[in-house]
Amino acid sequence: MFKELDPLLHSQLRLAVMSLLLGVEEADFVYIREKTGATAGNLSVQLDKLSEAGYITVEKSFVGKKPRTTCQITTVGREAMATYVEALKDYLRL
Amino acid sequence: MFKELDPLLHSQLRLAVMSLLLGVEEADFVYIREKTGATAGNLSVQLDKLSEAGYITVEKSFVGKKPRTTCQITTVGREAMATYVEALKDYLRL
DNA sequence: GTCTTTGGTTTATAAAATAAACTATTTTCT
DNA sequence: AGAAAATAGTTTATTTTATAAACCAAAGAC
Repeated sequence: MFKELDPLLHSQLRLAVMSLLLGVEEADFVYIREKTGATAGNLSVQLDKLSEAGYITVEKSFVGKKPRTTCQITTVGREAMATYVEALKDYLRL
Repeated sequence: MFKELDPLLHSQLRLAVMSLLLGVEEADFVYIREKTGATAGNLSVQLDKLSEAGYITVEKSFVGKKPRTTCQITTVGREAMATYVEALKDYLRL
């Protein structure tokens, strides 16, 4: 009746991150933090989780000596989102 | 950009319960447990939370000496669901 | 009569989310 | 120049949550 909701995606902040990344080629840490309103600590943790699951790639570079973290959604991530959205529809009666 | 997702509804089991109750006049504990696949313990806890929030009413009666727990969604619950669904759409790009 | 099933609740544990504290560099202000 | 604050994060600790395990009472099966 009700399908499992991917627990990695069923989280407000991680879902917001994935949603953002779906719409852009890539996004950096600061941009994501601003758009989601998350604290840096929370965001850092959640990005790690998405990255470990292979849903996003996280690249850490330096601009001069300032760190710069850029994220991109992966194909696996896109697929996971699509599956999640389909599953959710049952719950929302859409 | 991203609205808050009611944490009470943003939970797989509670969302399934609310979704079920949206579609029926009322439902009892056993029916909900079967449809959601939840364990009795988990369901008991989550029904209490929904009830304390005023999203559902829970009536405990006896049929002979067998307990019977029936649940109904409230107007507040319906409204909360509607708000939640609207908020989610931003995340899902629906 | 005791063993299992039904219909739950309560309590304990595991997993999450979040916040607070910290590091390193850079910029600003006086 | 030196102190203070801001930037860009990470790590660790705390709080919440979800879930499972243990338990209780009554009824039905053997």
